Amino acid sequence: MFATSQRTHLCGALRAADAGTTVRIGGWVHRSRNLGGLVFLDVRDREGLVQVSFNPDWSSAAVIADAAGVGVESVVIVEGVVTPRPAEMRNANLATGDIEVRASAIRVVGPAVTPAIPVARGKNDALPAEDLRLRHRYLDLRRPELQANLVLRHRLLQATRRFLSDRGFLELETPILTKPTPEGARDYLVPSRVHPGEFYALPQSPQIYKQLFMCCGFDRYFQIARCFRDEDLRQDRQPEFTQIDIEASFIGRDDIMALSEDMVAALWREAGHEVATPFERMSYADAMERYGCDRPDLRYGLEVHDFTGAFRALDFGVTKSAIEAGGRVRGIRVPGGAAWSRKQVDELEALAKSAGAGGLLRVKKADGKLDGPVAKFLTPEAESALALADGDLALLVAAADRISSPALDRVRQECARRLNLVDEQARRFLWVTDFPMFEQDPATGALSAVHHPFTAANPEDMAAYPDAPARWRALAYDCVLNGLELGGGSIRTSDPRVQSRMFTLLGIGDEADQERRFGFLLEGLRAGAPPHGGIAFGFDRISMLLSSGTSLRDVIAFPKTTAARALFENAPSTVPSDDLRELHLRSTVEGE
RNA sequence: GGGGGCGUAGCUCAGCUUGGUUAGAGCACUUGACUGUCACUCAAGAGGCCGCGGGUUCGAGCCCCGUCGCUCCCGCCA
Repeated sequence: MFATSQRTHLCGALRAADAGTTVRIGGWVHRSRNLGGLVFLDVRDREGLVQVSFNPDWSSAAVIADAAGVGVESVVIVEGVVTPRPAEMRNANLATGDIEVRASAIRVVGPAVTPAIPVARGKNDALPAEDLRLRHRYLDLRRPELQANLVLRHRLLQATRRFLSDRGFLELETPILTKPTPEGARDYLVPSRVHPGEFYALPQSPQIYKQLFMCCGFDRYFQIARCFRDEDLRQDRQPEFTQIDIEASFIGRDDIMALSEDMVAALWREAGHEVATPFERMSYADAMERYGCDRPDLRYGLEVHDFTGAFRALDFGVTKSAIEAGGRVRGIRVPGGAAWSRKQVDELEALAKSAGAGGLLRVKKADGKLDGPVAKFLTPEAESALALADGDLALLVAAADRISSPALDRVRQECARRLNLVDEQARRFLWVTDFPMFEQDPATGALSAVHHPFTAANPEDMAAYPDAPARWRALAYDCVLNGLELGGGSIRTSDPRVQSRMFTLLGIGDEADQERRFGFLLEGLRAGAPPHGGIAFGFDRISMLLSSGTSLRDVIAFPKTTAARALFENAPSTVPSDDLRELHLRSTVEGE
């Protein structure tokens, strides 16, 4: 399949079965070993590497001299005979280690300058600094690890297309030059040359377009969509990223979740893992109550418990004032935590504080007695509620839930890490459902959408609390694996009047304003919209997880730095002022 | 927008605590030796704006201020 007019085989594909075959291979010199009159080259291509040996018994003096002079990372075309290695010379660490290519000819077709960063590395060699790897990406991407990542990424893309296409989903494309959206993240803007002072935006997601496809009757849509958000970056966040974007008509939550489970299972199978379906489900309220987090890692316990009832009677300032202010006393029991030093627990408290808590209350049980600042205030009821076994440590936060939940989430994760409770092999998929529809600004009372403004509210909630939208739950769902969000979606509002009301609740009350910003969606809905909904999965993150990687940058061929800079091609960059003038732009940067 | 870490040879790092000879090591590179290696080995050599700018000092890789780059985190990311 890879044979061409210039080569017969891939280097990494040669095996003992090929013994005796005369081959011509092309590849990069991975490493060379010159023993004086006897030269070995490891020649690498995308399939792997093979040892090519040069020896006076089968190579001319000129060929040996050429082999001895070639630098690493140069491209060579080698002709020779695949030959089994004597038993003592086999290399079990190499897929091609049972054979070698005995070279009769070599041609250096792409001599290489000395590489700026090494491609071949020893077992314990550290990777070069990330900015150098990005600046010299043409070398970094030669590394077998990164090649394997991108090959897997390709297979996952194909598996996605196959799976969805087989289920009747149409791969439909949407514009990259779109309309700026006032909601959500900051847009990347593109100036219009022909319309002075006007701008396109790059899509944050194809959300509205895919809903319009449903209004058009395409019924099932998917796209492997590039999305753009101009926000500050993180290790797991790139300014442009890829989503598996899905939308379907005449469906409900369970349809989308079942479809997603099958797709996730298909992707994991592509990477060699079996995944059991259906996934567990948990309401947002439960997740927050038991884990303090809307995407809990279920690989370990350390669940959060409510001790408010047992602490209510305590004459202890911290808990008393928190309870009187309407807060609760919640916390986790840490088996073996009583052995931790004061300093170690102080570190946990610092974590809790960095998440917004005022402090972390500690009670430990060692040698049968309780210890800690609150210990002597504990009533027998409180003691039995805490239910500490010997060696246990309770870590409590007395505050409103919106304070204690994130704090306990951080503390819980750190305790699990310390106690080595995380089973790295385990895969705990989970659906988190029934998210709240709105988030309320504690200061102003203003509502904002938790998912996005097109999400449908639970109709029972709308009927039960027509005047309390803050109590409505959304028909939204997130797919979570081991504490990481893989994707999320919702059933959409398909009634234009309801959609208009949602905009009003979100502070976009003016009808003209609504039409100006979202008119093209509202028009589509008014023209007759089926019930519809969908989901989007973060494809880069899925690729990363299935490559066992920890950085998105290792599954993206040409990623940006955390300063949103492309070090390889050196973007962004300034442009000649004539180009700006043509776009009706003028720089406000000093000195320009 | 804010905070932490890092920046010394092509690469990975030491040196900085306590300022003071000619700034070191491993890998890579160059040259030489070596006929079965596979991170070959051995010998020799070359290679430095100590990120950049300013300050303190008789003297700064080292101390101080600023700045730039990378990175991690908070805000932000419907």
